Amino acid sequence: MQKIRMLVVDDHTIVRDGICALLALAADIEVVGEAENGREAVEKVKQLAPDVVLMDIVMPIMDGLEATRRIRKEFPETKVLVLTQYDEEEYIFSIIEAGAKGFISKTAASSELASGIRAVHHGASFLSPTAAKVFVEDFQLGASMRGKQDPYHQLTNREREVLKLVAEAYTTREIADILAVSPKTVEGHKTNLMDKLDIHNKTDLIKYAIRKGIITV
Amino acid sequence: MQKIRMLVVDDHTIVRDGICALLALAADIEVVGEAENGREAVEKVKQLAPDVVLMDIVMPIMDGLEATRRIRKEFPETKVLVLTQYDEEEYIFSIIEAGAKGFISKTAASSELASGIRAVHHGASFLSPTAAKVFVEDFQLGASMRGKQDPYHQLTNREREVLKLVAEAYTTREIADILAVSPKTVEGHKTNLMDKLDIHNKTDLIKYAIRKGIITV
DNA sequence: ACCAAAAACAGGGTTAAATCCCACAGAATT
DNA sequence: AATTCTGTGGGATTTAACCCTGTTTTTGGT
Repeated sequence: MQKIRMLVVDDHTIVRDGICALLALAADIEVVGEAENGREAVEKVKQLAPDVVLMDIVMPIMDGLEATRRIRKEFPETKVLVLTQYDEEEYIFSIIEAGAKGFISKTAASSELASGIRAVHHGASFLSPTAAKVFVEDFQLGASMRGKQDPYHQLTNREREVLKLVAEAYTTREIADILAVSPKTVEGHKTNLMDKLDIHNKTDLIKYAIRKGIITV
Repeated sequence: MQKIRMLVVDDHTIVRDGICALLALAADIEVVGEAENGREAVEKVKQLAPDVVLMDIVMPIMDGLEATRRIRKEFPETKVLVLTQYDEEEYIFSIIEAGAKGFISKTAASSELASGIRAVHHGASFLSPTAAKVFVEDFQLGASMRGKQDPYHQLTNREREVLKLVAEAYTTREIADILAVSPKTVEGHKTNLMDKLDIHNKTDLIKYAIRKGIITV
């Protein structure tokens, strides 16, 4: 039987070696190389022509997304399976767009790792349940806006104004005074903008505002 | 020969299992349990009384620092070796103060992992070169103001716990359920901790939590 | 071993806010 | 002419915050 030839890319040596030790338990998978950043990953793909690359995202020098783009372009035969950390569900489209055949969360069961590798090797896509959900929802929402996954541009001017004030810790009443409207109106805008952003609590709203640069930490 | 009894704590299943697979290669080390957040870690220490805990820092529900504090206090026989991600050199003092016997970066060679475990098990401290450097520099600079004037140190364990959960967007009722106390109690802790931090709204509280690294953006 | 202080716990009553459902006018689109 | 989007609100209900009070447990100190 022909083994699946793997390249494992992660800047954390201990994590990388741990994953290799895990994969050593799978009889049909062989780790033929490792890399600790995106640049190294691209080089190793060139040297080794692995079947599948398991790619971390956050890395120094060159991150996993950029490396995936280059591998897809220069070595389209090599499939990339991306390993995600936490709330990287937001980057799902970027990851797929970069050319990854699938991705799996580090919080997934370790048994799924080999399944994911086999899936992408056989030409299938592999998406975690969370990812699949995002895709399905996107499709259900019209699938017209694929790639422009950031709903910020959908906000009206008024909603952006309210978002900023909310993130700046003004109360509903204060915002109503500032904008010279009823608190009820402000609540309406808040409800609408949170629906559009698919955010359902203040914490995530503030994190969003920080990521968008609307406020600073 | 008596094996070193280990508990491995990390919320990423794949990473955790990988580390276990690595440690399985060391003849003198036996992984007797795993946990995927700080709270579980403390419970498992109580149940299993391991010799050494390998502890990740960034985790939901209860982070590794808080768990380390509790383990040090309740089960001083159990040594904690902290696993650090990236620029957590800033937290070196917090880590040591929390009671860890040492810490090792995930970017360290995987062979060092077993060395670190053996070191802390034998009562020694284990610091990475970067950490040692920070210690030396701090010493040379006079080591005067360490942890001063940050009211975070005034918080009680319970308050820190509540702070993290609030910042993770759990509602008062959910926190009450998680901690198995009355919502009224949670409110009390929240009031007290916000008074101590001189923070009077949720927005600033969340920003504070982000600055302190209690949660991530 | 004891006392005082702090911490954790929780109830009552009041006020403020969020949530849900609904409505309507004006502008822009179709 | 009809429809959608945006900004604007009301009413009713649920939920959380706030302030005050108290008990039990834990902790620290001499």
